[in-house]
Amino acid sequence: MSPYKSFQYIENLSEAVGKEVTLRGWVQNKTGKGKLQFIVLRDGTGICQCVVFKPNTSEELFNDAKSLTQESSIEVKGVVRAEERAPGGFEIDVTDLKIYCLTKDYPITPKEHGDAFLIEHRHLWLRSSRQHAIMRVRAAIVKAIRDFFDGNGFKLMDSPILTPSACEGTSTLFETKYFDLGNAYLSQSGQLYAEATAMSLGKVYTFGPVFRAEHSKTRKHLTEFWMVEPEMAFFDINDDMDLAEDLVEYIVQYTLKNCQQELKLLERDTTKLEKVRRPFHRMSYSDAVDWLVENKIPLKKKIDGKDVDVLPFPWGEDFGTVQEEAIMEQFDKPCIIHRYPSEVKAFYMKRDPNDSRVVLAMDMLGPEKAGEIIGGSQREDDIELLTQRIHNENLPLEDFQWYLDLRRFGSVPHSGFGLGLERVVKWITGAAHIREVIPFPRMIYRIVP
RNA sequence: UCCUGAGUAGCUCAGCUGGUUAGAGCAUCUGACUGUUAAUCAGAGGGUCGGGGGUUCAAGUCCCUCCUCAGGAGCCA
Repeated sequence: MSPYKSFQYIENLSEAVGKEVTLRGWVQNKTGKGKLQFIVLRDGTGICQCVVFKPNTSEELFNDAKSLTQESSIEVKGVVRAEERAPGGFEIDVTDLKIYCLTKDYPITPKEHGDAFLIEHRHLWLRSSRQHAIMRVRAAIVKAIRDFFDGNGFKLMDSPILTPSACEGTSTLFETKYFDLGNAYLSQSGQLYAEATAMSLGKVYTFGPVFRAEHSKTRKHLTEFWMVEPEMAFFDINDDMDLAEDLVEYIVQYTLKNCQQELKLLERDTTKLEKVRRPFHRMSYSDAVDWLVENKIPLKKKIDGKDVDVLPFPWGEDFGTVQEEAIMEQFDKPCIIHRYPSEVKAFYMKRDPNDSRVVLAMDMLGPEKAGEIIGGSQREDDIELLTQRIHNENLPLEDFQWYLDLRRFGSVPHSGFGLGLERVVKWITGAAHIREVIPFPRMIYRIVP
């Protein structure tokens, strides 16, 4: 029972059969037949059917019950009964009813609605059963991530959101005025700061919102999303990949263990998630290109505004959705692709000592068209090579002096990666669109609500 | 940014090669009903057909333009 005595929560009703309880919540749905009214009450922890039968109650109580509308907020009192016919498995016979707010014309009905309408009413859409389930899974996944790192000797570090310049130099950033110091930018990654902190604490992770002002408009993109970025001193690329596999396996298994009800409501095929066990698949970029050539997967390119298929796939080009999905179709668990051409990856990634054309980068692709859920690398720890890469990318060297200090003073091999929270929640819940897995999505043409 | 598609009742949609008063289901309101699960039955109200301009005797329908939205590319997690 709830330690807060004035009312009880629906999730605890199994302990209260035969007892009188007070429930508070919202009317999810109401049906009835003449002298009999069924109120489905939602309180955030579950749903409970409340029954009002006219001959057994006062005229006033029955009329109040009959007047209830979808999403009215109420308090009910009654004795709990186990009832197979009731959604949720329990039912209470109402002996007292208090109406907090009688809702008029609730916009989201139990019928079908379009995407645009629902997202415009996101603040109300969150009350719907699917969205409710997704938010619970999201919370569980965040907890799994924190538990995993906290339980494995990592320290949480909070990286700044306002930064003086681009950290990767590639993405477009949101810009804002910063007093007399010129422009500041909303961070697209906490990695550089995590690297600095790892030199103090050994193993750290930063977990916060990041921002990308790219004009991306797909069901996988948000302009504001949450990313967890571990960074580990003395980890090489293989340690990095092992850790990434451990983390993803832990998240999926934790969710399976703790969110059965939610996944069932979402009609997620959990047998597919059960297969997400180490070891995952691994493939070098070069082997992946060989596979694309063998299977005649072309490079899609725009030449003079026309779409052209380039065959065979040329070594050195980055993979797009077509290539990634083709590769992943053969797998039922994630696959890490590692050692990418240096030209397509960020300046801070370490050159492979065995092949100077590639860097020690790794991307983890999820099955079931989950796409890229992790991107990481071993970091360049040689100050000469790093300075050269900053030059080649035309990045302002002054802004990176503090970052170069990490290589001047006790430089060590180190690695890390970033995991996109929403991409993972989308994959695990099977949500059709990434906007469904964050409470208030920020997208290129939408900032309200 | 580019490409493609869409905008008709509160919601989801139909509306043919232009032709009388623009339709359906759901939702809402009124009434009936003791086990409903998207209840059912009977009745009622509800529209600047995204905005502007044009062609025509006549435009929801054809043309131009603008706006809004969708998801795909590029880029990425």
